[in-house]
Amino acid sequence: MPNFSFGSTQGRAQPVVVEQARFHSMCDACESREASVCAALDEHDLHRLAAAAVVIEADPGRTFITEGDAADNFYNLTRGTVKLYKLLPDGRRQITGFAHRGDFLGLAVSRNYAFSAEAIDRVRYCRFSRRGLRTLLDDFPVMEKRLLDVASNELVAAQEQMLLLGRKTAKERLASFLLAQEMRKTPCVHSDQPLSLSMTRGDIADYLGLTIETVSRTFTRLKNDGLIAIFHTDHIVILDRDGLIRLADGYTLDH
Amino acid sequence: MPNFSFGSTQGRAQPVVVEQARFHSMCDACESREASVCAALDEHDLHRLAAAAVVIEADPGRTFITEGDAADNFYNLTRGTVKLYKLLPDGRRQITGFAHRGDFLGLAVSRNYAFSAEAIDRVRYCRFSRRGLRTLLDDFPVMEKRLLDVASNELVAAQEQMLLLGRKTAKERLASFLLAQEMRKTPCVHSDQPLSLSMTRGDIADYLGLTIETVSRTFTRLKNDGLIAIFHTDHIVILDRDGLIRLADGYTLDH
DNA sequence: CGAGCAATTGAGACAAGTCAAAGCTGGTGG
DNA sequence: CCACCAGCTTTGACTTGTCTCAATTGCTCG
Repeated sequence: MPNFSFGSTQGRAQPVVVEQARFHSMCDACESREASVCAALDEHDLHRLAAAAVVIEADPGRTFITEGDAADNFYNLTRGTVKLYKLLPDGRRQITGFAHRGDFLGLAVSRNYAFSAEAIDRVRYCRFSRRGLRTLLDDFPVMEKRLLDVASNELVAAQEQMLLLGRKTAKERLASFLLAQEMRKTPCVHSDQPLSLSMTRGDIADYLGLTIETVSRTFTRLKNDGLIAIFHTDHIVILDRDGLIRLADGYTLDH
Repeated sequence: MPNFSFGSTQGRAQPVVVEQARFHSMCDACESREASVCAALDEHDLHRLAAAAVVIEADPGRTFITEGDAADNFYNLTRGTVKLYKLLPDGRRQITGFAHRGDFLGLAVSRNYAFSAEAIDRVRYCRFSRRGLRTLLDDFPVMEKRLLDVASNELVAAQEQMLLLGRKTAKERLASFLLAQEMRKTPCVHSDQPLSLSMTRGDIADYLGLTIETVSRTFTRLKNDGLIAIFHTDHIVILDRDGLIRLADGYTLDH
């Protein structure tokens, strides 16, 4: 599911500008074109789109959008995984989502980003100026439709996450998370391949509204219940998908 | 802030169709036109919009959108307040938001509503068919832009709510809620008028991811702290706005 | 005036948090 | 090649904020 969010290109050291994406061929051969909003454009329109973009790479841990900063740019992720989060003054953190190849970041009506974005692994993205986006959307209404669809899906996902954060138990949260991860990796197809998690226990905890310790203990409980198997902490095999689904959907009254 | 959400026109007894909104004057004189997406349209376009709408009234407690039902219609609320929620099989409920005059409901990419909607007080809304919306948006790109803006704002609000549900204490949640309610009622202006809450303690609890008892106790604690005064359970006066803001923003380490 | 519902308050239980210690893993350099 | 360090994860013991259960109060309306 594409991500659509809000969140300055600043950090300890600047991310690396890889290329000016001013050639038609740039977007034409983009590794994530089908996955992104750019899929809505035909060859000719891609040319104009490319003229407005700068391709940038960022190392793991790099924060390239900071909550509260002026929302001057928006981003289209073409490679890697990014975590989006909000902070409270005392350091409490809530990860509001993970963005992947094809996802759109930084769209905001307000003058400032409402969240921060940090690369989890090595990341590549296209950067557009806010003004650039506006004229682009005016010229290509089809992209606007696409953005609306993406935003609608994001809203559905956000509501689901509110249900999780407000009403589900730790076990239910982790079950929901694992199923969502698997669904994202291989939609529909149920492979027996282990699911590899790119995020740490801390990230999972901050995404599910739990602590690291509770996430760890809950992994162990799911393992002991025979629902999953764990290899090397970040490779998970789902042993009982139906059981996990029942758990995630809140059917369990027993523990 | 306008609401933009997802959630069949069904319930125990059907809501009352008040009028076919087929006359130009209908939307022209609409009590919530400025507040809604319709504000984007000029006189001429309003004519076409009205042709597609049915005006309906519903009593308090009426559920007019049910999660999981086919998403055949979408709605524009013109009067009253609506709660939007998701349920787990055992009855646990999460209210994902409250919709007010001017808010848009039911926009969904998926075939089914992702949430239910229930009238809190007497409600009036315009109902459009899904197909109607599609052709409308095709004809009036300006409305699509408007919807995108609304959806963007909703997403920002949803992220804020995730922070609240995942990381804030009961006191912080209620403080955030009260400030948001006041902000919605009188944006910017800080009146000394008591804030009147249209929802029950149960609704507030299900919105904040708490129980009725905790909400009640937390109201009492805020009162004892001198932050608010409570009249008649549903009329609140904010006595110390700055204190409440600090609390809501998570600055408090003491209690 | 009593039925019914919402809200409050109290007492005790429990799920998840906190604090602390130890295990595991991967990288680095002697 | 191995020892050591640093960071992540797991596990244990204990605490606590919120939930659950239950009783009481207060309000509204017939």
